[in-house]
Amino acid sequence: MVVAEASIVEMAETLKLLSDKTRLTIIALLKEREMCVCDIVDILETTQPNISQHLKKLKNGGIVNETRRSQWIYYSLNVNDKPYLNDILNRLPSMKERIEALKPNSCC
Amino acid sequence: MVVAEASIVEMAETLKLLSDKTRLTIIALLKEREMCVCDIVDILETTQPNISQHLKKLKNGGIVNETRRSQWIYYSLNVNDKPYLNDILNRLPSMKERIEALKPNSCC
DNA sequence: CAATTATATAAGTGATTGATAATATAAGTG
DNA sequence: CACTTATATTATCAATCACTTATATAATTG
Repeated sequence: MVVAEASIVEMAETLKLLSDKTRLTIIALLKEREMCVCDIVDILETTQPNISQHLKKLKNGGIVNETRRSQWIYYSLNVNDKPYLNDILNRLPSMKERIEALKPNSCC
Repeated sequence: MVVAEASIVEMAETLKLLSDKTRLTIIALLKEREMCVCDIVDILETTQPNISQHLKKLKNGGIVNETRRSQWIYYSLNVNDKPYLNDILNRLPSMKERIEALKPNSCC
């Protein structure tokens, strides 16, 4: 894959997407595995529209992909073309515990 | 040096500092060398109070250091305790040409 | 098709942001 | 000390933001 050098403006726009604690937590979650909206809502303990709007921003910024599977829409990370994010992603705190805690009453 | 793991909230706050094109350009400049305020104003072609306020935010966020030398105040990068910024810093476009262009009529 | 579940969109709101203009502080110079 | 140069601070304003509430769309199920 060929990765073009990012301009400062492009980098700033992408970093703005990561500069909100809700969105950065979503990214930390998606780093562990793909997730549907209801998973993220459960883990972050906020409203569904709130998460939905943050996911829309991440999708528009090219940070995540979405795939519908029957009634659920799954989001996954799409950062392979942004190598300048690698160190951030590698150093995000692990969300494994919060994901495990979700399992029993899973929504999807 | 011991570098503590950053929380998501701390990382988001720091990334917000890098998410503005003026501030990210300042960081790209300071990556090449320390600079005084008037250098940065000349290169970025904006007003002195604008740069001064951005520098204040970067300083409060612990991203830059300041040192006064007679009437000039020099700013320099201070990112050694934030390894998650490494890939961003390494992939910022070079500012060497814009810094060279400044040299003749340098203000300090 | 009616009811339910999952998700998106729209409208409204208070808070924050980046920039500007005006003014203040601080150091250097004659 | 008056003047200049470098930088910081303050006040203001339009724009953007994150969140909430309400409503719409879409798929599933009986």
